[in-house]
Amino acid sequence: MTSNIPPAYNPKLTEEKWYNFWETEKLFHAEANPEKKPYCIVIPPPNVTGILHMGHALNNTIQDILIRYKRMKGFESLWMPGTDHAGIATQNVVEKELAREGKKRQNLGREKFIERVWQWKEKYGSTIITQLRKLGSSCDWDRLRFTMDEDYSRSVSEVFLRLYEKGLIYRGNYIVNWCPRCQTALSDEEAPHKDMEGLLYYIKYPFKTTDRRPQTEDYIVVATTRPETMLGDVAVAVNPKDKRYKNIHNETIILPLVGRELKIIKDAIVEPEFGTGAVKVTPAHDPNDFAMAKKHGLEPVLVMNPDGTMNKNAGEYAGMDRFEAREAIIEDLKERGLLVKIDKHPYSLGHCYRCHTIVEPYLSKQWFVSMKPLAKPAIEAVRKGRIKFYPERWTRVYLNWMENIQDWCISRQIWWGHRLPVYYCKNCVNSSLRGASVASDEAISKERLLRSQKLARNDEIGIIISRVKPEKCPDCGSADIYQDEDVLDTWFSSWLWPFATFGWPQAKKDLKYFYPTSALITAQEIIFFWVARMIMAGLEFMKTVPFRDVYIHGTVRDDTGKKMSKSLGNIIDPLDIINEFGADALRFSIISITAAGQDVFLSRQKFELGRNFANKIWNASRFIIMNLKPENVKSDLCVSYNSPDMNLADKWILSRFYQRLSEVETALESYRFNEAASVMYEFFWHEFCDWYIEFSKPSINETHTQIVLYKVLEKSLRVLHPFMPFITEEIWHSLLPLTIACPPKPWRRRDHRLSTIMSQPWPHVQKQMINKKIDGQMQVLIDCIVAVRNIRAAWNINPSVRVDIFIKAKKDAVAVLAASQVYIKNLARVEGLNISGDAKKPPKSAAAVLKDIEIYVPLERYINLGEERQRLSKKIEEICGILKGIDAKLSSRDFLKRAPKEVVEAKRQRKAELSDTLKRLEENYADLG
RNA sequence: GGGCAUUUAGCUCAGUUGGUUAGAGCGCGUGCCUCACAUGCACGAGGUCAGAGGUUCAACUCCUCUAAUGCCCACCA
Repeated sequence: MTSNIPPAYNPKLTEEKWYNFWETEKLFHAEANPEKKPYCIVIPPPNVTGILHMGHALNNTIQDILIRYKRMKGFESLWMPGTDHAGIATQNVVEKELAREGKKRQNLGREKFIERVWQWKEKYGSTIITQLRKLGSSCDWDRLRFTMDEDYSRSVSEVFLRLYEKGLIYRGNYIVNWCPRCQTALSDEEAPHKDMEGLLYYIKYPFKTTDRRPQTEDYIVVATTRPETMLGDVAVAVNPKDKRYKNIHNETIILPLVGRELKIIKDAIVEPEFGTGAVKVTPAHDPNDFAMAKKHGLEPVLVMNPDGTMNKNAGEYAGMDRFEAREAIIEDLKERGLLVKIDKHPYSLGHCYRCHTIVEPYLSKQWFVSMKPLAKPAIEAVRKGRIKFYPERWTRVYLNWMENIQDWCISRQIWWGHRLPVYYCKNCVNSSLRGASVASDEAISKERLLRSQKLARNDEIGIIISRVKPEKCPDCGSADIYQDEDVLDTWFSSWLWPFATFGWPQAKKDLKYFYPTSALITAQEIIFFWVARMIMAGLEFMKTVPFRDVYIHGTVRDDTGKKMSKSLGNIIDPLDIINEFGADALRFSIISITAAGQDVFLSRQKFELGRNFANKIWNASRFIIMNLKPENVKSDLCVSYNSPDMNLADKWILSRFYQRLSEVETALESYRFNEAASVMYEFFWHEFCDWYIEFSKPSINETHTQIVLYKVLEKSLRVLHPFMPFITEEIWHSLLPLTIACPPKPWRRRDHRLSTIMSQPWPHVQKQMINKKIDGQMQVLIDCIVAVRNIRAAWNINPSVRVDIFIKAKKDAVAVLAASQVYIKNLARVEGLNISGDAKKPPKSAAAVLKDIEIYVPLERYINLGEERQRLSKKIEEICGILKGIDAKLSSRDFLKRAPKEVVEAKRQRKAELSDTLKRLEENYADLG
């Protein structure tokens, strides 16, 4: 079976096969197991609308590496998978689908629409889950969760209830970020600001009467970036300290175009430096103005509809889109001579994170969570180090946001999502609303809510918070009860992910075992949305942190540094890459080029790195498998290690392997994945393949060589498995029949340890085999071979030509080289090899001078003495340069006095060595005449 | 307005606690289809570590400032 291994690795023949095998054998499944320690990662649940992009590829590769590593390390390793219902995003997708049929969701009605979304979810919602499998993700699919699962939804209502009872949830009229396209409120995080090139309009607001004022003007000029909102102005504000306006008291202004009379108010919030120092006050469309109006007892005037068109308060502009109205208003103001000027004004505007529409600050009645009380313990937890961020710098970002946290608007005016567990008694609501001013009433209710838990319940008459729909109103007994129309922010369910996925609030055994989870792997964009809120929720409802470590990886960009996005057309599709290069190549490449926490710049070409490495592994394995004889490789490595047959190369590669293994572990434990990957790359390719396998060839049939080839390959595969699960599994199965006298029936379920690499233990570092002396001796041999190759290359000697060489070496080196003659002959293509303590340089030969060694290669037919002189003089120069540097140090009295003794001693020794080398080089040089 | 990150070979980037000659991949040059691998092998060229100060016996590494680029945050009418 071994001889027909193809000479190039073909991922297509292995990936699906092994993934299916792992999955059907339930090798990803984890369960509470008191005999093992838990290791758990909850996946950042991708949106059901999601399709795999490179960000996911990076994120999930990292998680899979950790999960597989810990699993092999003997942990009960659970990767909890799932998807997020992604309220607005999913609703948008389905609405688009409806639009293609010429329908709107309103035509269907809420119930039918929701049904339609569920259908869509059933059909397309697991696309990304399928794609994650192609990556090799070893998620426990039996536990797949969805944020709208029944029990998950129960957790969400439970949380709402508990927070409400604690007085941390309130309803009120406030300025929120309103997306006129999605027609819903958004949280601050959902409306990221973008810098824009805007305009600042200066508009004259005439005074009603002009007689009693000292100024000559009969108007006041205000500056605004959103002229259309002036229709909702209720006052003009100036700073009380502003001298320009100190004589203005209680004057009345006529709002242009509208004719409404406005007061001038004085408020310190107004920045005298900005614009004219006079600001129009539009409480229904600006948070500052809203606050100011409340302070001065002014009623807001809303001038827009939820869809961003002007409403009936806008008079003749009613029905126009907000930006259309802006143009019209400017035209009209111009006509009336009320437009003073228009300045360019860069500013930043919130944009809907789902549809990128400019959000409108908009007064509306929404539900909020008071965040300060939740933030407090979450700040503590990070400050005290109970949660650690990697890289550490994100700690500050997190703390800064937490310390300035704002209340969270959680109600959304969409249909797809968790309905608020809020019910209203029509009877009570109607009676309580009579005659009340909405704005002030709500403002008071917040205060009261916060003051006392008991008051909170009765605060708003007619509101019932309940897990299930109440039959009757507890106050008036009426059965005329309806549920709040709104749904909750998607993140109001995702923030429960680390425990709601385990069935909280039931105290299930898995929850106890796996919570707190071990690590969270995510991207920087999501720290506020998700990470911070999970920490708050975990502390609030579980009383402990939801995870110990947070690893923040970089953002995936194209090779010019732009974010990958569909609209930019610079997407590299992971599935394309998997198709062309293989999943292992994708995984290894992306992990190799991602320095801890730095952004990743990708291009198609970069995936060749992983593909080539996979191919290298494949071919090295192919070579070994082709040559292995099962009877040779049964013995224990530790026993064989002490056999006299074990030679320098054998011991060296083992020393290197265990050294590298410990480096990989250190790197993985500190989330330095690229380092772990490159350590293995360097080891496997350059130490194992380039040197050891080449060394092994002359003695390929000897037992010691076979054992070492096999053991190092087999262990390397295990270490590489978390990074490249497919190819390592495939090779593992080719290796199996050679090593087990009686191979098990292929992949017997009970005996995973034998049948699959992913259930193998991670290799232990055998410290006793890490041997610096062996490493040093091997270095002499390697240097020697390189030196000969060097000479051959310099004189252009065809590889088919074997040369004779003479080595003059000091005693220790003679012993090492003499024992390794076969290697020198093989790897440097040497015919006659003479090693001695006093070899004489033959005439017309090239020379190499190393520490303790000189090498002479007689080259009558090739050599040109003049060029050889040049070659040597270059080396002489190089060494002189270094010596000069060392001399400068050693002649510095301060250095000798202050530097540690070891450092001084090392310099001295180095100087002695180099001087010796230099002397011998010069002799050789002189010899050339 | 605050904050963060980046600046090292032609390109893309590593470089943990300051201490021999600063590394890799790609690209480039030369020679090789050497019986595992041309997705390969061997050898090589290429860097005053953004700039200026400072700390230190010693700075790519620590501190200050400057410049360029990118990102995040903020109630900039």
